[in-house]
Amino acid sequence: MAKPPQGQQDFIRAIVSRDLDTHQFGGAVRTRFPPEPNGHLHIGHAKSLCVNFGIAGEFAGGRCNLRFDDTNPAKESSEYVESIREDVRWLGFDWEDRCFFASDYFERFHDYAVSLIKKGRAYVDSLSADDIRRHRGTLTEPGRDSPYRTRSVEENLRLFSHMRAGDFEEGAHVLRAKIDMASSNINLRDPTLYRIRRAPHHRTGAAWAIYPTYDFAHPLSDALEGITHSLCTLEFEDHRALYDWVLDECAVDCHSRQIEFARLNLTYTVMSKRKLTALVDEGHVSGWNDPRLPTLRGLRRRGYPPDAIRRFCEHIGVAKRDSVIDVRLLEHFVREELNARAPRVMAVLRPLRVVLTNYPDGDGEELPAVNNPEDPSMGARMVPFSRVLYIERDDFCDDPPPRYFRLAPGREVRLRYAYIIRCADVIRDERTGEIVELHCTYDPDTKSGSGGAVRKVKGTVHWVSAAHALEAEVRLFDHLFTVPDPDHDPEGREYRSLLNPNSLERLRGCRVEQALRDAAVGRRFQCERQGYFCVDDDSTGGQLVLNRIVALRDSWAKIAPGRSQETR
RNA sequence: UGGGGGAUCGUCUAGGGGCAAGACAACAGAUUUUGGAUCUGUGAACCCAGGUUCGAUUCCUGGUCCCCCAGCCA
Repeated sequence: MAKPPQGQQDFIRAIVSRDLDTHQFGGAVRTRFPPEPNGHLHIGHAKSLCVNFGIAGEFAGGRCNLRFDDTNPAKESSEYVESIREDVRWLGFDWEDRCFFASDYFERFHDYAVSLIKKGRAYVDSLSADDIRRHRGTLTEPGRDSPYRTRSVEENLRLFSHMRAGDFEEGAHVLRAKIDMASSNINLRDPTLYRIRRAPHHRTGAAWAIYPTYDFAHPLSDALEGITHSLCTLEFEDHRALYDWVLDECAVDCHSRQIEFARLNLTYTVMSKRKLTALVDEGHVSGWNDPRLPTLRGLRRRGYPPDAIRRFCEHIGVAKRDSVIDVRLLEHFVREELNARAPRVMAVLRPLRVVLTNYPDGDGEELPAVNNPEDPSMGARMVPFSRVLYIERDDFCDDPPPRYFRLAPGREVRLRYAYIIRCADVIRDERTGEIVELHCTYDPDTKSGSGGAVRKVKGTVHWVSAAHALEAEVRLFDHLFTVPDPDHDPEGREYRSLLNPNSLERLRGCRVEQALRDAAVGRRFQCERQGYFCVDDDSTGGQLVLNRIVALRDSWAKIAPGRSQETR
């Protein structure tokens, strides 16, 4: 016997609980995640996944199926099926042995269609698509019956079998439900149930010449799988009457309850399949796995941990109101997860050479550094230190503003895990005046962990030893769009014109700690004081490429806006 | 000008005839060998108008605004 979860419930869980209490579905809870294999999953799908698998997991005996809604062979392919399965698995959901396809049910759908014809509830219409549209009426005017609406059952049966046999051209006929051409709900004005398609289907090949529409296939798929709660997004709200009509007319033994909830929108991005496809096809991004995209492949490559995505989806809740979630909430969960898990490392993105004039020449020394101050069990590592180092260009300022605690002429700063140094000389390019190198002195008594280390300085700065550092390319990402809601720009501009021209910044010649030498693709790190980074797919044996997943919170950027060279 | 939905802090989400709660964001402070993390605190909301009621954000009535629907897409 299923038991409802305790605690705060969203409206869907409340309905499921109530259905359990009233024995609506014999105590069962079955949901499904029903993607169409015509594109890649995005974080909006992750919300749906969390709702469907989440609810199934919370109620005893609950099950969630993965079901591919593959009723349109012209748009679908098995590559998408595999991509979707991979993404669902990556997020951590397990459909066990319940991966289904609507196409598995084609024969049964056909039989239901025949039964509808026999009952006089469906007919073959031979109007063109244009004429059907003209007969449909408008939002305020009723439609008109098709002249073919009164065909006899026998003729409908004969025509439908010829449709199935492939005797007609695409568009020559369709099978329509016979409901009500005057209905105020346009979905009920004799909706199309079957259309002729000559495209090969990715699973059934050329076996079928006719394919069911979503409105016919979806309720029947749910019924056949014993789905109790068919959860979908708001735009299907007025399809529910049709959903129920199909189930009422088709003599199935399970009548699922369709419940609609608001889809996920995120600030500074777009989520519609159409817009995402356009961004990829028009080359605004490098592909479906571009780290700036909200696709699951993009987020994965960017380095977003799946657990953070799930926790985000659980946190935002489920409701019916249209909303746009602040992407910073997602980033919060990414930081929270990575703060706990990611090993720390030092990396200099924009290197500035520093020579410690009083430090002995030679191999230098090795200094211990903790891997994660949040988690002592992650241990420590040795970091090479020597006479010539790199620090971040941003960590030196010729003419420091108030409250600038980093290095400046004559000032002191601590090198993380090492010594306090003082800037003695600024070496410039004679021609350009550009700072090429700093000459500093170090205080040997201030080594981290030693007695002299108790001396306080205002700032601590990260560094790498020039002779020991690895070179890397680092990619910094900013929002893909310049406005929070590119779907609804207040000035009415089209989303393409709102793309952020600076959403990708590639830094070459970055210097990173040796600890990254053999880091596998996908490994995540915190580069101290900068952010969380992930080893990109583009990395090769010789060239390390890092993606910045998300920057650390930067309180200096708030104190001195515009002072920091880094975006975000 | 048909039908279906929805309006609660800046953004999400709860609640519900009796002090409107949480998270993110913001702000202030403490702390810190990451200007990170952590901790403490502050500001911040019931679409409008009537009605019922001792009392309405909640119930009723009437508005206003927003979203979706006229595919042989899903």
